[in-house]
Amino acid sequence: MLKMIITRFAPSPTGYLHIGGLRTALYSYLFAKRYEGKFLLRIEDTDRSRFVAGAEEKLQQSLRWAGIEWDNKEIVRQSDRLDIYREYVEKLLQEKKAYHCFCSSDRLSEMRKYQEKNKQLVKYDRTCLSLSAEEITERIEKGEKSVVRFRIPDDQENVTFSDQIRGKVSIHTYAVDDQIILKSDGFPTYHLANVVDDHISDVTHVIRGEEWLSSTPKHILLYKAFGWEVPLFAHLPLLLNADRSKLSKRQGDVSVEDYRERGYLPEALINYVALLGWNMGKGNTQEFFTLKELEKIFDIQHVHKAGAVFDIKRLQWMNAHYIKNLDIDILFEKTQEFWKQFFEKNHIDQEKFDEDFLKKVLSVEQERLLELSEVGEKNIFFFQEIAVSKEMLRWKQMEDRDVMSSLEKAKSLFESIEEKEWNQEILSTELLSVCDTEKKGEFFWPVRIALTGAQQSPPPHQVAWVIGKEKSIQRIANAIDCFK
RNA sequence: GCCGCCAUCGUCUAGCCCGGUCAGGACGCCAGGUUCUCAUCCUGGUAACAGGGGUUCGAAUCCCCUUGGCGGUACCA
Repeated sequence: MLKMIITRFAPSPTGYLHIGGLRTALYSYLFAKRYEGKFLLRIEDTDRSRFVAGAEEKLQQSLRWAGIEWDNKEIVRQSDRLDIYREYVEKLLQEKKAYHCFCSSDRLSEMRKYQEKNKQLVKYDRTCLSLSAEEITERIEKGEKSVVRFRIPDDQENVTFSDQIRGKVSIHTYAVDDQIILKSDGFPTYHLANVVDDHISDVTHVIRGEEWLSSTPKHILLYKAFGWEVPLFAHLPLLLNADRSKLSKRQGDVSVEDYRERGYLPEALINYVALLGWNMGKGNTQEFFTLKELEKIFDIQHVHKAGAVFDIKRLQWMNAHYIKNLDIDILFEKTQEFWKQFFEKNHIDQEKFDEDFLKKVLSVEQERLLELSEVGEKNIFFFQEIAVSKEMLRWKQMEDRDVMSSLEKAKSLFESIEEKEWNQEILSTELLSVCDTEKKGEFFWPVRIALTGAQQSPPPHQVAWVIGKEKSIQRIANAIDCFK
């Protein structure tokens, strides 16, 4: 019987969930789901200087918003488990697989400077490895600060492992530094904590960003030093800015929260991010996937090796697609916070507009929205008065009297339609029936401008339908006044 | 500097492992159609195997070198 697959996502609570972090979490989650395994969430808070209060909650919210649920009820926080790490460090110390180091950061940086200048490998020179047991005890008792370093074994030439994405990766042990595993403040470093925790939680597949590839030998050597089974590794390619540098805040929004606030649907973000570096392969050209679908078909074999540029245009296209296919009631629900923002920004009393009206606006705007935050398009449905001028109302080289005639025609048409027949279909056919088919522009343009005051807007029958008979007539009348 | 990873249209990518189709799809862009405008939608077009050597009848695909990009090189993760 095969072992159950267990993956994990282990972010640091130093800010918001980065879009790259979302992808790492997503792939780990999907991989576990695909093979009916477990996906765990762990908080790596061993760096007290970078700790941000409230960041963990934001992380959890963003993950949940995206639909990524973890299977562990209790979330492991490394800061709660200092005793455990110390115990394991002690074990390594006793077996002489780790050693105390008293070197100051000044001496260390001098050493590095010298090594680099001489084109040498930059790594700890093991000065403290030769310290006698008595001296170490004495210095510690004197209260001297020290760290614990992992001693890279000298009896192996290479550390070779098979990365699930990259294949065989091999690194010489002489290039691997004696990594600090316990800091002088008593906290473990990532290297130690991550190995210990993954072992304790029986993690079978470590899926993480490519930035960890070079330190993987340290981790493997640690597993071996403890006599533990080494998990399988999969290093994901990085997400990049348009200039192919590592995706950063400098060049646009990078947090999941940013995209949520801008009105991106979680299903669109997930769909887009899933395809950034993964595809079904075998000539399959499917573009749209739900989370549930991905849970059934995701595989690690088809994860790309090269970094992927985060292209907002493609995300927008995908978001628009999902918006277009939303049921109007659900769309309305999802746009609540954006309506609120819209009304506040434009100093409009939201109470004046009921749910039915807002839904009408949405049904017209739905296929035009790229982001939900664009809701309330150009304000055309909410202004009490709209400003128009002769110039705006004129279509190409039209004469004033022709503009007037178009407007008059529309006005009397609107007046002739009964309230109960005021719907899109009737408005559309009636409007079409009163205009000269050869000169549609000369009729529709002035009418649309009169109704919207905007060069670009939804068609007049839709606008008229939304704002209603009374207001439509009033707006047309206002436009006619321009010519008096 | 040193160590490592990577390399197909502008972007996301299929094809590579098991050499042999005009190198396929999508976004973007351009053009045409639908439309009063814009957007949507439909149709078409544009555009790539980083370079150089091999191996082979034949190389995007296998091998080597070069170049370029990226990551690591912390008492950060």
